[in-house]
Amino acid sequence: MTYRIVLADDHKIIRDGLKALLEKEREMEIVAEAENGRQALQLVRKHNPDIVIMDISMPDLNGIDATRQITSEQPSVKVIALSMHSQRQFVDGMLRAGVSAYLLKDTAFEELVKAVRIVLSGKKYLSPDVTDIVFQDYRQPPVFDAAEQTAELTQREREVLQLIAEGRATKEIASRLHISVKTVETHRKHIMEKLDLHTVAELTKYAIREGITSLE
Amino acid sequence: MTYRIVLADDHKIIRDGLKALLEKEREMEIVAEAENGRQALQLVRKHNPDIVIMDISMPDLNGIDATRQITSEQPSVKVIALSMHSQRQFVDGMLRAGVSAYLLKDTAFEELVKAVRIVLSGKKYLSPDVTDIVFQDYRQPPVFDAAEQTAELTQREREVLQLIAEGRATKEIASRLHISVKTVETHRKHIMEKLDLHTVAELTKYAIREGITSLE
DNA sequence: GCTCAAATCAGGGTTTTCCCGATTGTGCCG
DNA sequence: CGGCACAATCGGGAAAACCCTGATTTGAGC
Repeated sequence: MTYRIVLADDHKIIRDGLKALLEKEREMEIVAEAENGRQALQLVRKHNPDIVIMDISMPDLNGIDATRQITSEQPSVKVIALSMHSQRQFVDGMLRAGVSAYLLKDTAFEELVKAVRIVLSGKKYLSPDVTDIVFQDYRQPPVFDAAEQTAELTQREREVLQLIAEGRATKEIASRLHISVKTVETHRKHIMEKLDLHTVAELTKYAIREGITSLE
Repeated sequence: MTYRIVLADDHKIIRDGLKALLEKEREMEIVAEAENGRQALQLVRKHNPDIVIMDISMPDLNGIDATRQITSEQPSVKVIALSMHSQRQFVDGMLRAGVSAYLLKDTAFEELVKAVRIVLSGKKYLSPDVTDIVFQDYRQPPVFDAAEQTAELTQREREVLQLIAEGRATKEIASRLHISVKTVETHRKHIMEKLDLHTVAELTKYAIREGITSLE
């Protein structure tokens, strides 16, 4: 009895590597490889595999949207997310899309094998590194579905974040918003706590990703 | 006679995969694995390998700057760039840094093997997909603006900039580079003067645009 | 040998950030 | 209604970062 696996990642050399590793395991068989989400969808329909190993960032159709369609069409197919990103938005998106496991590319191959077996036994698996994020997520207000991911921050906090990410000094932000420097500091502190980011550099990157500021 | 290889990529599972593939080739031996550029540098000094397979986007010290130091310290060590990006800035940066080959992760593993052999015979190798970019690059005016702007910064300054843009505290940068806080401050000051930028947020955006750090 | 740039560091004053608070208003819920 | 959470505001004091003015060393280039 072998497990039939579809592999979806837009980089061929990475697929080659994973394939070489997986095929060392006797009971695992790669039945198809996809280089984007749309192709993954087609191949899953065609081969009806036990497992899909799915990258997130892929052209044409991304891993999250591909997963959503797969799990709704064929709930028996288990999807394992294999991603470079530990950001909440990705983890969150993938969990909502119905993955059975979420692994980071940082992890060792042995973890992937472990995840495959656990998932096939009907259970879920999370990379230790992403577990934190999930807990963090569910301890806080249930983050209304499609509502807003940035909604975690208050209006005022987003204003302050934008100004920070635009390179304004704290003092300048204060005078611009007609509040004291102390208040701006408090807002910044709250933002950092909520996002679990601790420097202006990280805040800036977050703001860019969220479209709160541009790369100018 | 075996070729001794150092593998540098920040994702363990990808290293695992490449290692599995490379070790199928009898004459190739992975002597060390690095998860960032700085570690790669150390391991190259220690093991003096024939080949380094180098990812570009890595934390702490990126692949371009790591390559620059390796090729200047030990010209006999051949570096093969293995990157997700076909953007000109990366190809360009790596070629200037002295790589012997540039491959995309899109390519098949066989190409990597081919590249290794070609490089060891003293020649250069480019992924077909990136060849275009190189031609494009040299057909156009020697790119005064873009190329020169990054060239304004010294090697050390770029290292410091990367760490700043990754959100490291000054103190942390100092200890990581084994220099004093004062020196880091001086570097930062020089960077800001040269680029006419005055906040960490602006430095971060600059570093992202220049590919010195990623949006992670 | 001279020069210049890169890399390193120090002293000392100024500014900002960080870590502990606290207060006020508002909306919500039992 | 009375609590309760939370947004928005602000302070004091310690720690860290920032700024300015130097200085030394090393190596490349002329």
